[in-house]
Amino acid sequence: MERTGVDIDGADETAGGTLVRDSGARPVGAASGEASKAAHEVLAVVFQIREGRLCVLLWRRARPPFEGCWALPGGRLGAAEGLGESIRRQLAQKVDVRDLTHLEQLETRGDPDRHPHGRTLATAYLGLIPADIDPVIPRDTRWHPAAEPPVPEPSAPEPPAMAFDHAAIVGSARRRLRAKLSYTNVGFALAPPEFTMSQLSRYYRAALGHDVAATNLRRVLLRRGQIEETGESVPSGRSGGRPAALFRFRARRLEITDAFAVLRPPAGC
Amino acid sequence: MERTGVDIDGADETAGGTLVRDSGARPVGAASGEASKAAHEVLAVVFQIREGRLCVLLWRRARPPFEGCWALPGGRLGAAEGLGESIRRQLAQKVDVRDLTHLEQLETRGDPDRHPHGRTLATAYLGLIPADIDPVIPRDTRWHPAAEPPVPEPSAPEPPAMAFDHAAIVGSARRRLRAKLSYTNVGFALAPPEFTMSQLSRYYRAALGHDVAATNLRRVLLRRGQIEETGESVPSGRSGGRPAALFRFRARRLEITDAFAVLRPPAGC
DNA sequence: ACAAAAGTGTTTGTGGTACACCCATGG
DNA sequence: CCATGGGTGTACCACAAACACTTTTGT
Repeated sequence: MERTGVDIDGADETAGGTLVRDSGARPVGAASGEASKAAHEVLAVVFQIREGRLCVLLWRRARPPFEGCWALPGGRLGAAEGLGESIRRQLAQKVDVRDLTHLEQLETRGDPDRHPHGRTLATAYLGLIPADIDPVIPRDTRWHPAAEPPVPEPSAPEPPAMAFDHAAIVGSARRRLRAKLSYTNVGFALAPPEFTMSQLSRYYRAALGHDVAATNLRRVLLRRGQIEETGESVPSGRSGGRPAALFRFRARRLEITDAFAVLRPPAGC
Repeated sequence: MERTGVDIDGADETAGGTLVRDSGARPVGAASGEASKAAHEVLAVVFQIREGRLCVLLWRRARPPFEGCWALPGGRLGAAEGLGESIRRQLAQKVDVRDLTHLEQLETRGDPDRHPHGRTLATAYLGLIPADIDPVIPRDTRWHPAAEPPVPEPSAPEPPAMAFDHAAIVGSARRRLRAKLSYTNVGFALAPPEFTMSQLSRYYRAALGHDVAATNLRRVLLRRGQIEETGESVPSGRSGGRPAALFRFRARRLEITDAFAVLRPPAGC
């Protein structure tokens, strides 16, 4: 969490605004605001580790605004849908929803001019897919490396840039994933059901962006009770080497495994 | 994160939903959803430490729904307002906005029937106020201890319960604050500009819900560079004792001071 | 002198990285 | 028997909690 990469959320705004003082009963929406209804969309940053790299699922917009740009999957919130429900429904059009091993709310963006065609709020989710599957995706969608300059490859004719504020949202998602990898068991959502430690360390490397020693990763995750041996092992490759033991995550739901590193309650409690 | 008290966000939803497959261009909001506009409100969980307890600012609803219940301050999002901008404006009606030392987005709730009078999404913020001030608040608002059973005191005629899903939101806010106290410098937002270590440890105790030894807190925060001595000290009280040194937070903006406790990048990088 | 509160020094323990070494297999 | 990759053992280190002890004040 929060750790590096731990999200700072919308903490970048500073004071400003006037002091209005009224008192007494006030119906839920009063004040200077013209009580308005706004369009609301739900987006998802779906990550998967592919070929050793953390990738995001994006689709290419076929019409303005941002025609030809890459955008996060998602769409308008239905009239009677919950937010999580909505993003699951919408992703079913892009990815088989059964493959989503984890989904959590990320942030909501409400900048009045984030959408050129009128006020639109967007609630973004972070979704994860295990590395071993290759879901069928529509022709206009593609997996993009989520590397630092999120998508825009300069001069290349192919990917012009990302639409709306979606690049920033991908950034939040990466930070969130990175943070949670260090104090929760989210790894389960990136890895296949069974894996060797060197495979797992490659997934971690891809998601964290830096080297992860398989040997230490093993001990850390074992000590925390995140993973366990299946008892089986895979035969060594053509080039020899000791056969690798297979592991699995003990839980397949998000758990916090490294609660307070500091300021923890006194021992006798 | 974190750690206990670290937020699990909306991770409690599991798969379900059908597999729809269409491809080709699709305008931002297509699919089964009837593209609708929904009311959107912005709420704030404003915490302050008062008399050694973590308290939330609540106001009492004067009319249905939830007449007589306690609710979070906030209201409808204005037509041309950003989310953060809106909550700042709305809080200006309850608390002098200059006193808010920290504000961050918490979560967005969109359960279709969270509001009996029609679909209403709510984006909640976490706001903090330093312990040394006592802002003027309207007659219908009050500071409530944010203790475990958030507000509802059984049998007492006074506070019946909390309106809507606000009790759950207060819970999220407490977990978030608690988590961030252990890996960021949020303490600055709860403490007055200058403080002694035993005062600060009382603030931490109130926010975390468990004892915090002043002696260790001092070392931890000094090592992390969060606080520094002002050079001054306060005279001891009537009962004697060594005069306490005054400290201040070195930064008054949120910073992550305890990035990755684990899985940190290899030393040479 | 004594009590009270603040502050320091020291011990102990834990959890994590780094690194050398041992193990099992294929050629 | 050697190269290759997996697995273990161990040294080291940073950080933090616990607690005894010292310092500085008021009465």
